[in-house]
Amino acid sequence: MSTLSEVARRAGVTSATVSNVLRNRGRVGEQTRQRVLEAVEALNYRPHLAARALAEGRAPTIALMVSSIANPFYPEFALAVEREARKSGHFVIICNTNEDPHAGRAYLDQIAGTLSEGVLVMNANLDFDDLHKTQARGAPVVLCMWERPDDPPGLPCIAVDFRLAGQLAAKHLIELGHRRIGAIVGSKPSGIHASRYEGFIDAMREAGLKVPAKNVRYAPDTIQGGYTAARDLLEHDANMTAIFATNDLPALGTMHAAADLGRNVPRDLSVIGITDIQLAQQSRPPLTTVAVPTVEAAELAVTLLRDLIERPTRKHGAHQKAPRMCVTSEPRLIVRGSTQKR
Amino acid sequence: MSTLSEVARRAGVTSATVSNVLRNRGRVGEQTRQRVLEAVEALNYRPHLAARALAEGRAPTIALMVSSIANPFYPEFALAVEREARKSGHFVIICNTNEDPHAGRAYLDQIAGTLSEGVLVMNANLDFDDLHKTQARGAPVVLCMWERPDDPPGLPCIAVDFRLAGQLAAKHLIELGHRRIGAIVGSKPSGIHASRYEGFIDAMREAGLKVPAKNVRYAPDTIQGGYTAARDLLEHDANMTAIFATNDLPALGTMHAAADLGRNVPRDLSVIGITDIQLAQQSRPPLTTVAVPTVEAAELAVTLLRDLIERPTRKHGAHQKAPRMCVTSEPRLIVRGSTQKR
DNA sequence: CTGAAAGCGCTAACAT
DNA sequence: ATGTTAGCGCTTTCAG
Repeated sequence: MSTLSEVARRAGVTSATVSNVLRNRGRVGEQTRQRVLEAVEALNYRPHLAARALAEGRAPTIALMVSSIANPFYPEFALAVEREARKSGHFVIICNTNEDPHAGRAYLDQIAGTLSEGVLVMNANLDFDDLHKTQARGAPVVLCMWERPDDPPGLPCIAVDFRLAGQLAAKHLIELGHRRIGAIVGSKPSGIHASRYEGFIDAMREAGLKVPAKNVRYAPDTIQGGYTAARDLLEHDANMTAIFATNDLPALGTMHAAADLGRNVPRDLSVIGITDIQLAQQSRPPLTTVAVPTVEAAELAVTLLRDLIERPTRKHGAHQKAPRMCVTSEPRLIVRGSTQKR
Repeated sequence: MSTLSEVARRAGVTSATVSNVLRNRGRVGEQTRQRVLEAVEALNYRPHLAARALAEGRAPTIALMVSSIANPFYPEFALAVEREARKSGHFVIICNTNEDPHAGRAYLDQIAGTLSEGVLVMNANLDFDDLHKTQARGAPVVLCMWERPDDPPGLPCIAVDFRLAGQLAAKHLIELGHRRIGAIVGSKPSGIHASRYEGFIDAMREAGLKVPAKNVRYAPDTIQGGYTAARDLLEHDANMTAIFATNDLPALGTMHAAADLGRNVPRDLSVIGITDIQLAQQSRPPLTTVAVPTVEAAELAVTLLRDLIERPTRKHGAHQKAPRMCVTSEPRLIVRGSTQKR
């Protein structure tokens, strides 16, 4: 690793000048400029980002906290985050909390504000206290997918109207003529998917339909979780004609369960999910789902974070404004092959 | 962000002492120690990792270059990398090259050796020249999944015997009684999957079987790619009873194609892949595949990289040893539901 | 056991 | 147009 001053010496100038040509700051004579560039080339010099970060008082990275990158939804999101982050020269550090608040805290303590300028939080099951502390230390935090635009979390966030997503899904099923509809909720009862379920209930009630508790299952947010829940549901009520899942993964599991039970989707059973992950297009039949603006959310999240980094909110001001919230465009129904008229 | 010296001042000591207690270096009196800890707590102090990195001349991160984190295989790998990296206090920066050597170079130029101590390369389609330059600059590079243990790439690497994987897959099909077997190769003809295909050919030849060119397709390494290729294959040879794909994703696509063509898997068509990604267990029927030791490869890769970081090879020594190569344990066949006797 | 001081590689005024 | 000079926050000898 050669350094700035080595380059400077070789070019017969001072390091300030080298810095200037490298960053196109200040005026530099064309010839010196050339000599510097040659020296850079000759020495295979690259600026030391950590040193630069220290000198500038900023960092070229942001952290993305997720519960586990192995959940197929997150990579899609992470990819979008990275794309957007690159625009401002930020690298992204992926932090897998594995749903463990302790691991999450460890990450925040180490990274936030030192290695990374800010942190994006995506369903990582973090302690809000830790998040506030992180903010207080000067590292902006933004929640990437807040599920309730009508109920701000007290932290900057990107909100997606997931209640609406639930409504849309239920309405679709109802319009198709389904009445006995089961629900699989991919979280604990008042967990992250609660508002999706509420939306579902809303639409059902509006149509004069009840959802008895025995038609609802809470399950892990995975294909396997959906599979188990769906089997359970289907075995308890052979007349159920449709199943709504709060996420695509359990919906996919539901299709498998149906297949194993000899029920054809969509003929015997309609299935709908939420999100529209890539896999949703690739199942047989392709999954009908309510698409959520993932990429948009990612871009907004990075943009908001950047903004917070640029214009730090005064931490101890008397008139602390409410944390900013951006709402994405609305979720929309994508009809594919897993639902049909009954 | 409070700093070391602020903490020092508050504790009535000097920053060297604070540094010592924080890192358990040097001897520190118990009482001073306590006072320092209190000050740290009171100020909500966290060490500035970039500053520390600069002072120590090392960095707390490693970079993982992948073509796109959205390919479902990579997140599994990335997760394992991260777990292992954490053990030595390294964070991982994900670099999506998007198969673009130019993007890859840009990443290497910026990150390697400054923000991150070393780089892990996973099928990122990088220029070997760039990789060598990176190394020369002092940032160790390791290739994470080299496909041919018998043909070292001239860079440190983790090798997986993918030729064997191809053989295992073919043998399984042959033992099941299949003779007319199609192949879908998930790369360009002499691309990354070549050795898997060679292994397949080997086993076929050994069994006295030919693979006419018309029974082979080169396709993108995706579900969709496999789907298209399989349809093509099946429509050209209605008597084909099995298809071997060099990767799970195209194998999954093959199953979809079969379904759409009214061919039952495994009754009418056996399908086998390579890798054993999580999705392989979750298809209907579950996919028979040759499992590759992903997690092991990830761990070895990080370990090797760490080693290279610790003990830098002299770059210009006369007796430059051949770059180190670690070979993982062997791939092994996992029989599930997508293959059967014919 | 603790303090003083130098320096990691770079940037950013301020001089010249 | 280029050089000088201070740091950024931390670690690390080396003294005391």
